[in-house]
Amino acid sequence: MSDGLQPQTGQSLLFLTDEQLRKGIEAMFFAYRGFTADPDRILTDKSYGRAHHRAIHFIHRSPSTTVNNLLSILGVTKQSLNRVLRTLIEDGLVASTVGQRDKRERHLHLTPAGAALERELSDAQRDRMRAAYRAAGPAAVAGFRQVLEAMMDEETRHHYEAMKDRPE
Amino acid sequence: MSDGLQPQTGQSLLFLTDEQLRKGIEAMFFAYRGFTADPDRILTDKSYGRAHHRAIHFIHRSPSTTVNNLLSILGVTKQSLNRVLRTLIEDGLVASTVGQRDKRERHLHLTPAGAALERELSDAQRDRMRAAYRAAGPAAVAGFRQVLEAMMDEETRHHYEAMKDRPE
DNA sequence: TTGGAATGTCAACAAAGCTGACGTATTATG
DNA sequence: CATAATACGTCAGCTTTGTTGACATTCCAA
Repeated sequence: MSDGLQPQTGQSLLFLTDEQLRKGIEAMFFAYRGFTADPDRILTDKSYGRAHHRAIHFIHRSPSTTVNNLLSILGVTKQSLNRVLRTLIEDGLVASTVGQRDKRERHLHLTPAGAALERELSDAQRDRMRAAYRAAGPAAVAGFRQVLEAMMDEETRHHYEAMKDRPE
Repeated sequence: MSDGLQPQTGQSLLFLTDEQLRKGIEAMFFAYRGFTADPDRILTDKSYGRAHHRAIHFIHRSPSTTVNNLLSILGVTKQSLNRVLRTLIEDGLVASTVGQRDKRERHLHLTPAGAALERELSDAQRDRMRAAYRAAGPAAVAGFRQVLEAMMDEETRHHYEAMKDRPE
């Protein structure tokens, strides 16, 4: 790890010590538990899992997305996604329609029931996020996002960026 | 989600919009993938999983910890941890010694081989973290940590704080 | 001495990931 | 038009990591 001159040259680089990095790693681990705790509770009651949440979330975010596209966003195999998707379709939370231009594709949408669950889940997750944001303040939130973005894989970041500025 | 007056009244509260919160949620999801990617690769080669990594990490951090203590840090059942611990002990990465004051307890340590794997894993994870920290800068890192800490459950935060200021 | 705490183990199960193989439309390409 | 490639679904089987529940052992403490 050669350390050339930094833009912050002259500033303290103590935030790059192994000790500081370890704290960040542990913070990430512990915080992620909190991050998923509230949706997890809701899902358990309905005998769904985190995988269902992820599918619902991204179908909501990218309505009419194809199976293949969802696959690459989630980073799982089609067999794995298919199992989740099948139950969501059977339970009437997701609708799958044959593509018009390309009839091989299936376009995915949330049904009203699916949208209702999506709202319940994201409300719960946002509540905790909002409390954390409010406690930390806007400057901290900007830093939070910056570090997270820098932590992503290249390919992942493209997915993130693509979704970033699409309005709700 | 009604938002009453905030302590920061007068300041911009745009960072608390649902849109901003959603971006934070997605950033968290995508970043966590990157966060675990490098150790995961190393572990797959050795046919271990993320659970083994977590056990090794916290045994390293809290040498001589008991099984019960590790249980509450990791937030899993003893049966689940036991399976992981058993393979690590069989493979000679972790040593379990009967407690002196309380002989019911088992105290856990890393063997030299376990410490070597721990180093390999945390080096990989720190490399990515360091790159992210460096790209974002010290102010962003401070904010990052603040938001993560505010996101934790109460009980989880205690574990985090307890480990926070113990030197390497 | 008796009750409870800490640990370990057996069995059974579920969620969610994986690989590999195969079938079936549909589209693209030679 | 024939063939190749793509998108999707599904079957089978396996792995990791979590869960409950039941039960035994050991040992501390009241």
